[in-house]
Amino acid sequence: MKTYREENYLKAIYQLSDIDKHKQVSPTDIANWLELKPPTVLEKLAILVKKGYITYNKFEGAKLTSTGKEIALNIVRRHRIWETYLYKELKFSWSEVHEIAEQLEHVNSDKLIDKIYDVLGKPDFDPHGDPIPNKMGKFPKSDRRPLSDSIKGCKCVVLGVSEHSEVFLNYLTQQKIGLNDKLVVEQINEYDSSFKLGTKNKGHILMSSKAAQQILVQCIKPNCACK
Amino acid sequence: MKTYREENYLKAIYQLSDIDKHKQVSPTDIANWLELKPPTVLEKLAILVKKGYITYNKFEGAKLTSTGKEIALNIVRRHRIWETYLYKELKFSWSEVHEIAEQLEHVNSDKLIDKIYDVLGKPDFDPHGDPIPNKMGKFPKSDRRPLSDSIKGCKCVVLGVSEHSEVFLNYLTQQKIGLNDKLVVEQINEYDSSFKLGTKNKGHILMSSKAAQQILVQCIKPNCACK
DNA sequence: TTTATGAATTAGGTAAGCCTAATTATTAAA
DNA sequence: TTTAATAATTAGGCTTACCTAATTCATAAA
Repeated sequence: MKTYREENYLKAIYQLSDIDKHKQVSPTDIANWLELKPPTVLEKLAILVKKGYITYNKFEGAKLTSTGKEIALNIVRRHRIWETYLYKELKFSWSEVHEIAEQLEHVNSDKLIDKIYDVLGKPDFDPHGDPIPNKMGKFPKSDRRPLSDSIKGCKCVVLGVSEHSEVFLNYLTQQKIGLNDKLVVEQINEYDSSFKLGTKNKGHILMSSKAAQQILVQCIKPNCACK
Repeated sequence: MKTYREENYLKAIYQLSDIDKHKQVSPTDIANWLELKPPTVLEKLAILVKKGYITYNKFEGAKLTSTGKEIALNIVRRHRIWETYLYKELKFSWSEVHEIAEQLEHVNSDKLIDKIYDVLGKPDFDPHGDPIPNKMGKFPKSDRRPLSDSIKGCKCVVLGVSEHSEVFLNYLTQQKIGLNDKLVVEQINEYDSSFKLGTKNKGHILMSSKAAQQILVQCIKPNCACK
């Protein structure tokens, strides 16, 4: 039996390892993420190990087993489908969606998820541009990469964001950058790596390297020189 | 703070007192209803008393205070709205709806309930015919009463059911009796109080007193002699 | 009115999930 | 390489929500 608490631990481990794929996931990281204390987390990790959902040791941190990853990805799937449903079908604003989806993702009914996913037309991405894993935990293919990896002259399209904070999302709204917008990298400032971007009908935008790192794009030209 | 457990206790007390308005709600009743043991319930009742949600003593059993009733009715409201949404918007079958609504009713977002209630067109009754209390806990007016209270010759319309078991619902489906169907009480058998009912285009139906007690109707003629 | 039955209550115990306050390792800095 | 800082771990405690077994109480039957 997996409780919603366990689901949250597994999701946290997934998310933390997803944010930085090289860094190990430590008890302290998880504790901060879930707003708990390390001893609490450590205790639970032992249980998750015993249940076969993760492996853990001090040096490698916590790692999901295939079973654990399956559960975690299922929660991620539910979360993203609910966010999309709340946003598209129920007209919630983007900032309201996350908190409610945090609750809804634990409602235990695969059929319910299937139904709302059908209503949405089985999308591959949520309105953030985040990919929705399928039931097997496979992600749809995409060549999303940070805008900051672009070279001068690159034409690309915005497919998502890595950061979901309200400040950042508001910043994008202010800059009038949205999903599927096309951008041209007109110049990259050598000094601070800031970007001068061209847009179709919103003129030129100056963007810090920090922001550019959080915007996920894909090159439009098939063999663009961008890495 | 009210947890979903407390919500369930309060809902149970509401439902039990609703099923039989005269009978007191005993710890044992609640324990059976929630599939718990009496000592567990007793313990929680003390907490609910302390929180001002109920009153309790051995002789009068558990009774909701106005605060407690407000919470209970809010859960009933959420449950019925979700059931309606699952049934009407997401095309779940009637028998699937309850279990999922049991989970969804505890999702804490009034705005979410408001939204789906709006989508449904703010109905007064769920698809069972059960009234949906408004935010103040007020029920829509209706003169529903058991079909078994009818007298011979009464013309009435089916507005709901008291029992929601799958067997009973299946029985109704078999007899082709549905919400808003019109019935005429053609005869009441003195011996076993069974009913002979006339329908518009489904012919005559013979119904046991037991079943008739669970069907809620309203007289069609304004001053019908029915009690 | 005594007794037997069943409901309510008390006593005491367990597991899950949290915590704080040590203590022990690691790692990074001096 | 010693020391200082930081992270991991252990010890021990608390609360909530369950339980079983024993006891007390209330009531219906004899």
